[in-house]
Amino acid sequence: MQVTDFQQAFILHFGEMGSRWGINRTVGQIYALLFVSEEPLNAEQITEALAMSRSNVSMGLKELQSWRLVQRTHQPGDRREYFSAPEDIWEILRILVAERRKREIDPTLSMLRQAQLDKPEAAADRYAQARMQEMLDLIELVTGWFDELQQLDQDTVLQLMKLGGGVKKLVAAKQRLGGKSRRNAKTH
Amino acid sequence: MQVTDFQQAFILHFGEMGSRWGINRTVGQIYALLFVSEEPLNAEQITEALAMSRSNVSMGLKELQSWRLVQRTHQPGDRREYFSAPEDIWEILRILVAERRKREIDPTLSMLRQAQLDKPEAAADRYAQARMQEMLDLIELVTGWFDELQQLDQDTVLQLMKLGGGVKKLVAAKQRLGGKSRRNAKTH
DNA sequence: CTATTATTTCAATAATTCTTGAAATTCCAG
DNA sequence: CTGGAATTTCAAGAATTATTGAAATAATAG
Repeated sequence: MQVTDFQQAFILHFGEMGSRWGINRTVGQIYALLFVSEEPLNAEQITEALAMSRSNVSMGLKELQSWRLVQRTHQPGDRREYFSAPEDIWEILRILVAERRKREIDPTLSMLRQAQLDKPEAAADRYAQARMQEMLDLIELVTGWFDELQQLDQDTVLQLMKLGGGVKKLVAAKQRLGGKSRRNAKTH
Repeated sequence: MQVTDFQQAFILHFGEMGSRWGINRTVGQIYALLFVSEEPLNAEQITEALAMSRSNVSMGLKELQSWRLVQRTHQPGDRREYFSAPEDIWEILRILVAERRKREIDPTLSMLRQAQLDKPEAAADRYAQARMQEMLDLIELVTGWFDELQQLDQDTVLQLMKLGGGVKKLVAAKQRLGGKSRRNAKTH
């Protein structure tokens, strides 16, 4: 397999950005290739297209699978595995958000919750605990909100996003009505 | 300066997470220390508290400043610089989102826009371009929405978040009314 | 100015992460 | 089963990134 110049620009960019995204260059390139390829590719094709070692591709695919970012399929009469990126880009976004959260936020949430179980004496520690509580509250608020958005059907999310700043009026109206239909739901 | 065991757990955690967040251990630790410290600290105090070299602290602070995550202050009659994390945790979140976006998303947006200027002939390239367009549209939608949320006053954002999935009813109601006040704003 | 303190830069090296080829393992057609 | 193809693992070397002490620079008190 041979990548075109057009594809190459995209693949190289993803490779470079990989390091900023917490994945390595190889993994970024493999994903970029799969993303712009109409048909699933096997490891051999990826190796050839990206001019990297077969073992590197194997490890990269393993990493992408741990992110749930690639799908494995089979072709009839061919026992090699074929890989592809999910067709639905919203699905990709959802997975990405969920996985980054699992890796980058959840461990911190645990630690912050743990810290709240302590009952420190010293003034410095009580201040530190209060700061951690602020952080915990904010993270819980934001991640909880994302959770709820994720439950919504895609059309609602789309409408909400297109609404943009216009949501202010809706929220204000809701406030005025005092939450007629969902009386003060989740005042936290 | 000496950190307490209570602070230490937080600082070490941030150091470890640093690598997942795209900063190094040192930078993570420095920020954690500043975050839980009531008073601004100077470089010497940070060096002693974290048991790392003075030059490392200097570089770490430089990095944090490039992220706009620390504030520099001065104490009367002391020519050393003192550093602190912003008091307002929402402000920290806003900065973090903005800076990560600048580093992790904006370069990709440019590349994707550039790719749309091409007029590829080959079928494979036309497919790739269509995929990139999908990605571009999604990123623009989401980042544009974040931009608008950021314009809103904090209370509206808070209300919206607390509303959670309840926003569905509001959006549905808006749909039914046909956008009375903001006639089909941004139908894209 | 000058001396002293504060801060940054830089080149060396330590530590970590990436990449590879070879070997081991898994898989399945015959 | 068995043989060969497909895939994974692993240890070594390459490449990158982090950390340091020393030297250079900047800032300011006297």
